Amino acid sequence: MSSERRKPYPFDEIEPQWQKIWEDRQLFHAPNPGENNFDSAKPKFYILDMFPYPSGSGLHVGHPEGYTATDIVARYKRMRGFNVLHPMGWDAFGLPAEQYAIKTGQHPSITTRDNIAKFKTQLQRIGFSYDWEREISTADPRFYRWTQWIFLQIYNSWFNPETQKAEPISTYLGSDPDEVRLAYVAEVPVNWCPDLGTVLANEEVVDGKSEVGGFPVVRRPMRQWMLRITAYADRLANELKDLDWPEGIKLLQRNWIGRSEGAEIKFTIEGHDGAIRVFTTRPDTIYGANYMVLAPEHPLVDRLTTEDRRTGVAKYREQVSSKSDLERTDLAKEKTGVFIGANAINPVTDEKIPIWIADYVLMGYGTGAIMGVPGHDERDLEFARKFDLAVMPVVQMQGKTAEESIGAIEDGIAINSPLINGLPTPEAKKKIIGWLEQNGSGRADIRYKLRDWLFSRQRYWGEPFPVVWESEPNRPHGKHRALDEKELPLIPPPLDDYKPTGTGEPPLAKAKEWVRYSEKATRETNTMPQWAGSCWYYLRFCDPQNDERFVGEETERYWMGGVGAGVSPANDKAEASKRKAADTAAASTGGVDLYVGGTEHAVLHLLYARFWHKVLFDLGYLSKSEPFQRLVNQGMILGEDNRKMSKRWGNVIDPLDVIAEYGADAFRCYEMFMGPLEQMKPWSMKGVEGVFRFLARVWRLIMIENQAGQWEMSPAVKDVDLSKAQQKILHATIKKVTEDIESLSFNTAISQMMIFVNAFTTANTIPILAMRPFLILLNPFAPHLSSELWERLGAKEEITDQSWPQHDERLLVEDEAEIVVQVKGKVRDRMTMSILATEEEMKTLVLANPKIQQLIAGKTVLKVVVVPRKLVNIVTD
RNA sequence: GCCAGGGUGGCGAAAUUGGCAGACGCGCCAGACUUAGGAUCUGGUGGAGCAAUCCUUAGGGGUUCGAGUCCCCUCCCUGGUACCA
Repeated sequence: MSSERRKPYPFDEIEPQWQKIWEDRQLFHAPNPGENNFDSAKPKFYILDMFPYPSGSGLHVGHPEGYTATDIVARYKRMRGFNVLHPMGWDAFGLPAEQYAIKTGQHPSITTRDNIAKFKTQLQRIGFSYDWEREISTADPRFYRWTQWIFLQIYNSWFNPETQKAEPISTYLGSDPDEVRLAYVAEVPVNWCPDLGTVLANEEVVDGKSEVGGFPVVRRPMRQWMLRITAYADRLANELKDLDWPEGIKLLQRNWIGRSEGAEIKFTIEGHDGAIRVFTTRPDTIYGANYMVLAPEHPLVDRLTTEDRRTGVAKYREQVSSKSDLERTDLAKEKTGVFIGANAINPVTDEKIPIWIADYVLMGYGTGAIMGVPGHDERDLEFARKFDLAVMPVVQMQGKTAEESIGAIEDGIAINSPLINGLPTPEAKKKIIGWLEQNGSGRADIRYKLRDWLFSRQRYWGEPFPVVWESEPNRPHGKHRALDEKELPLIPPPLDDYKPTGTGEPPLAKAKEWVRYSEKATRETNTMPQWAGSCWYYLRFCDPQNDERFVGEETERYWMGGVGAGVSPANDKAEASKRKAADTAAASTGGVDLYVGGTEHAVLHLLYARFWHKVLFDLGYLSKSEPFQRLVNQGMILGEDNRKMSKRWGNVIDPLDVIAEYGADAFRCYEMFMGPLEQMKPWSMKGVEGVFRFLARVWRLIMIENQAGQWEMSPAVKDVDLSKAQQKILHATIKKVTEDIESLSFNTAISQMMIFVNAFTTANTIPILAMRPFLILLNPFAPHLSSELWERLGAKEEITDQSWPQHDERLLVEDEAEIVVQVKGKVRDRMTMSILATEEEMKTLVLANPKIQQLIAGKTVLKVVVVPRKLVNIVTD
């Protein structure tokens, strides 16, 4: 490595200079309504990156991919006259800092602060135009005070099924509000990792082991805080409709929510009072239900099992409970189960059907019980074959016999079903549900795969819950009560020892003083999960310094309101109440105008944030019911060997190494030139060099090295008019770059700029009039280089204050066009013709072409297809 | 298994409504300048063939004057999901 080697252009000098200028002058600060330099005539544009967790290892090349894309759009939109909100912050609570604390004793806030400083330096070295005055950290009390405040709003609300909205808990008329709160406590099975001494989120458990350390994880019931996200299942699914998101991501969310329509059916039990309730999406197949299956954990099992079956049932349940979740689902190729001795009555046939337990029925979905219809359910069929149960077809497929229809799960015509025989599946469902309702045996029902959100963690480094437990005679744990919002922020106590207790009791429990709230009340010692801060950080960016409110009303309306909205009159009470009353569908556009980040957040962060947003919207705090109007996922960057970058393969690229060698501009441009933003693509150092050479050519278009080795303005740069050809390529470039930024096709925008530069490289004079607009086009991509050259060309104003050039369509039209001449669809010649030539003239010209005449000699011309300005196709026999 | 997204030169990739496939970049080849080149510039570069020409967008079929693009089938890759009743 020869660091001595002369740089093809002095990026190492100019880049830090410009970064300093941008920081010193706070050039990219976006004024809020009410600020001095706020211009209400400017439309707003909110463009957001998914903020990073500031890990100890610093940025990798994946982060700046999305960040560069948004930075280009942000710089472009500013020059198009928008007031652009482009902020950056830190998702700063998280397990790594806590584990580092356990190892070293260093307080997580110190680790976090250092990592943030490192990340910020790195981001600034890439030249991003963030409004650093809006920097936030989720671990800052001034921020999490409001995270806790939002939790209080959720806690103090319920979901009114009548209005399909969250409402203050005071509007609930039932006897026990704790039954309906959107935040509640429940005893649920969680992922408990004994070695780490903590519960883990599902996403932290990989193949039954902890992601960190690879320790075994077991399911264990614990008292946990839950958020009632399932209340919003329908709205979360339905309101995706109007969002400008990739269809794949919408589908992922819909599948995650997993809405299925069907019926709940009651099966009475022979010799017992109670009934077994099942959920099915195919009530029309009920005549084929000749057995039932309960989940082994189903509460009725004990009561229903007959004496002679007890040992068998106990043995089977034992077997199942010793299996991990993984074994139970993955190894379940072969169906297992036992008959429990009891029988149920099929409500439509009045026939006795045996009740089994089997682990293919899960307690966690539906009612934890099913009716077995072997004729039309793959799993039931497998089960019936294994245990020799009868299989009867009750739906016949078109073009198949009844016998052949066994195993078919598609819609067909009901057979062997007296009440609904001959009806197509959809009608059969309706009719049978009607019958069940009339007979008190069932009703239409909707179920979701989505579960309520387990919202508490046994960790130190997270937001403490603003909740205390007051002792009450009849409750072993006491009764929860929310703190008053005046008591916020609730700051976690200092600890000497961050180690998990090992019992499942959170580390905060060790701070005895802190835990003791009053004579008869103790603090909640769980903390919130890492997702909490990211559920609303985009709102805080609008108004990060506000200590009166989580976000100022007018500010929220401005940034999170309609796209390109101006400012509405301040403090209009009537307006506000009208907004509250507005129905949710009508308010479902607006918000963050462009949100860029990885697909890994498709269901978790993006679903959680939408949920919180809707609650706050329902309670009247927000303008729109959806936070992120447009979403784009950047693709993953692979190593040069086409494998995922990892230490294991030694293929990790450090952005700072690339920048040291080629500069930030080359780094930015290469990341964008690699290929389409959303696509997965491998890194190539050679590719960086290619882009770097392009930037060096731009530099040398304008600068020349003198004898002394100093860069000075090239004498070729002159204040002269452009030739017609130059005029054309300039305007073609303006057009292409503009359109490509709008469509986020940055790779082709750069291609076009390369074409532009190639065209001027050979020119002996370089017209300033061509260079100035070009530098503006280049500025979002290579801000340092373009700023420096702009200044060297003697401009008085900053390049960032320029308005974006506009192309003149008239300069792009040609007098003549090259026409493709085809015979029977094959290209045989090309001819130049006036673009004004009529179809008839074009046809005549082509038929007069000797080469064509030769080719069609002796043949009959059946047809001539003429596409004006493009092509003539002669069809012969 | 199911769902989604892909498959175009040696490589990363381009290609409005179906209308010149391979723009731009890398790599490679040749040349210029040079004491030198891992700098810079110029030209060439999908495959076969001396050539005219033929072949070519994973494979096969179809629609069309014309298909990378639209339709059907098959294969392969990537991501998600996994007994969801």
